[in-house]
Amino acid sequence: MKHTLNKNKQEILQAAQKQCLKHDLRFTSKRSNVLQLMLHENKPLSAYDIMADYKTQYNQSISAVSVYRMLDFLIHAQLVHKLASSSQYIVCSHITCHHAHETPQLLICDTCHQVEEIGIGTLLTSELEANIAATGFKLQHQQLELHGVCSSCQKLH
Amino acid sequence: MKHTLNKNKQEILQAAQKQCLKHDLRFTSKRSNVLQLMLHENKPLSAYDIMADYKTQYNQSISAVSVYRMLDFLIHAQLVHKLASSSQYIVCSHITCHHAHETPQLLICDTCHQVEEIGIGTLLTSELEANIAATGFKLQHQQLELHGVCSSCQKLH
DNA sequence: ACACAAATGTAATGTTATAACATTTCATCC
DNA sequence: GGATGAAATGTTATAACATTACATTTGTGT
Repeated sequence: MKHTLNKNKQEILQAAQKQCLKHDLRFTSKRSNVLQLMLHENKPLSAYDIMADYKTQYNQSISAVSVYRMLDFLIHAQLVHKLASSSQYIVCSHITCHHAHETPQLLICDTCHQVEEIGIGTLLTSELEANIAATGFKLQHQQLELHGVCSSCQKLH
Repeated sequence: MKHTLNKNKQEILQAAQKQCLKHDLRFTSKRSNVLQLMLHENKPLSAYDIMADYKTQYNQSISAVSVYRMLDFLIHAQLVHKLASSSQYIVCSHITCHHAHETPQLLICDTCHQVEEIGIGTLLTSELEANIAATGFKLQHQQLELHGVCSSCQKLH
């Protein structure tokens, strides 16, 4: 399934707010600031990167603990993904998509460090699940992180 | 493809030694000790766990740096996998298998923390690759870490 | 025995993440 | 509009994971 491209920030922020209301959570200004900052950077950031950026962009200090808490919040709200393989965080590319979210599949370029998020096909997902179910294992959360070189970087040799 | 169960330690150590010779690397006693320790524990361990275990089991101190270097070595020799999602390390289940290694797929039980390593089918692998190739991305290294609950833990509710 | 590369040791420090407890913010109810 | 209680954030300290830089030792080939 093809995903529509990200719409503008405004729309993403509104979607985020809606997501939060639905779960009785507060979309505070700091949380919003963190999300905006991450949208603006549009690349994986560490928690400490975010802390530094926040200071620069909003001229206001924020502690590491707070950043981690906000990231936890945004992850639970399905607005942000954690890249376990690099301990970094990135905004979900599909916030404004209306269909059910598929298994996120993150293609991480080891050259330019950009991340492309694609949705694995449902056929493939069910095959993968069947493969796993055969062992009696019950899947909880699935996110595939795949490392390689993106098409842009391949062109530059 | 079904994998044979792990054979005894002796055989694994021999296979490991052979792997190293092939690449002109030394399978030193410390590296061997670390591998044996990991085999013995048979569960994911952090680098610092290994450091502590080493001290206990061999009555000899070893530094964190050394542990990380040995882990790097064992990973490159394809004897050990790193679990990025938990910053832990575990011996590859397929060391003594003779066929080419498939994409390692690690089923991590979030209850008992045991890891089951299965090989993703080649059909599935090629589908996944096709899916990815469509985006122009070139895969480098693939390892799937999937979290859930293993069959034993499901039985205990 | 020498030379050289590989392996390991040592010390310091960088990076990622959480614990424990205090304070502030904000919606709700009276 | 003030009380109140939960959610959010602040503060301080520290735990856990990982690397850098440089010194020393070990083992192999000549």
